[in-house]
Amino acid sequence: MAGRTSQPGATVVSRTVALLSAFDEAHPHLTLTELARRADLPLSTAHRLIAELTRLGALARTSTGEYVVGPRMWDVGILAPVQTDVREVASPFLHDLYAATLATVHLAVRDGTRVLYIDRISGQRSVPVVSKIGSRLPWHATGVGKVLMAHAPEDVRAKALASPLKRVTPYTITQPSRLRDQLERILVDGYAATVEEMSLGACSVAVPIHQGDEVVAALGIVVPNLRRDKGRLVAALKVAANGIGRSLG
Amino acid sequence: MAGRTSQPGATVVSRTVALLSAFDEAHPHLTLTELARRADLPLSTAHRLIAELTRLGALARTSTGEYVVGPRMWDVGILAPVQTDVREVASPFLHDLYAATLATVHLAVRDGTRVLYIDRISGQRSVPVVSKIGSRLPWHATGVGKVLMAHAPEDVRAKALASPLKRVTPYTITQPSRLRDQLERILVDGYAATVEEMSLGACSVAVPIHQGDEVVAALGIVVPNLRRDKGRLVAALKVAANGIGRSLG
DNA sequence: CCGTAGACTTCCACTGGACGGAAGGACCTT
DNA sequence: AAGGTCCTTCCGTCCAGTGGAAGTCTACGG
Repeated sequence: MAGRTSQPGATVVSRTVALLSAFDEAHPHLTLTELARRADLPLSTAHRLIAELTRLGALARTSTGEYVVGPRMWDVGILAPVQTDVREVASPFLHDLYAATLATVHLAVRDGTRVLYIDRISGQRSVPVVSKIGSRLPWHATGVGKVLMAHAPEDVRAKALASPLKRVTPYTITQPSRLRDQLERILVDGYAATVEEMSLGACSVAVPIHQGDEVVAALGIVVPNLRRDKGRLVAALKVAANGIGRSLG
Repeated sequence: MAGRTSQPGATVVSRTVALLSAFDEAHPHLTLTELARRADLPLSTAHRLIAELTRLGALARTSTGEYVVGPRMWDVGILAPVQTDVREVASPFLHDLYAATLATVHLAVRDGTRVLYIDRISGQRSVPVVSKIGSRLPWHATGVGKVLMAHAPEDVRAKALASPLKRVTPYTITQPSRLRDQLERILVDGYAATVEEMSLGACSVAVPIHQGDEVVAALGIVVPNLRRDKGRLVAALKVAANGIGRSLG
């Protein structure tokens, strides 16, 4: 930057990224003022940068004058590494699972202590779920989250257990010690389950996807209840997860 | 920019976007030198910008020292607007189509004169196709491309017809006048077809998806040949496209 | 073991692109 | 008409950005 900078040390690059990152799941479109505030930039500076980003297709403007992420960023984002391979390979297996169960099927990976949903299939008849592709839900309240944390390196797991564990429903488990027990159990059992810990009326089962010795993703399914057919679901999930792992080579 | 700029007029923002856009389907990971060359930047300048982008999580570095698009850009890209809604809504219909035909199913939108594949379903038994989610194929050689151009504003269509039309297979249509005739025909028929224009041994049919009066996307299917059941495929596609349009509200 | 090549990293003097307060619209609601 | 909120443009100041050059690190061949 040059000129009378209000925040020395803030580079143009960091400001650009801040503007792009100002969008999130809850705020997919923002006005100029909102963008400026969220990126912590003076209005006129934001205006100038945003105008250029818009000109370049990194942002776009809706008919209402609000800004949204541009198609060019979609192109770029889709190339982010881990996701591409796993998603590509897993896609047919997710369909098979969906076809067999008509329940919502999830594919998730771990990014640090975050759990990223990278693909999802659900139909009208499925249990309504909160997840969206690209969203991150609390790991401790989801099947895929628990699986990924159970197989994470110890330092990551410790960090995740030490972070605040929000209570989402009355059934959410928020005691680190109890969660740690569950994670150990998951390694033994080979699958994780949740019972209304994320949404009332929704239970889930999830299994790890192995590529060689490493767990690269988790595959999960959401159903109204587990009583009847947990065994059947776990079996189907494991078959699919093995298939994906094998295809990953 | 400031200092001894080699290219006056190139702003930091445009350089940042150029670096991010240097990645594409064929080059998902690049070395520093490659990135600099593709973004047309001096090596040391590229190095500095890339280092900061990496620090910010917009890029990431593989174990081999190459650069890839970072997870943060994935988060951002997934928020790009049209895609999210249409993809979300269309997903179940794509499954239905796939289940009914076991052929590769495509969902694409137009972005200027480009055709973006925003979703795809294909199984092992489907005809192998070149498309990947996030890729752009020559519009004049694909069913969805023709549909989208047929319904595009006249200025866009003119621009698309005036741009170089590459011959991909011996059957690719590269005469603007003949393509224009086809596009007009598509408006009348309500669907587009291609016969080995993109890959030998692959034919396609595609229909528009309407939201109100506007065509917001195209739905296509790829099969080994059209002789037998073009009518059946068009009917199935139209049902699905209407369903998606209705769900979009 | 050394020389050459290629890719990456760091340094630093120069300067023009970036900064942002201020003023001027546009478009609401009261 | 007055007040509010949001967007857009202008322009004097000046430091962040620039990129050639030099240094480092591997890899390979003789």
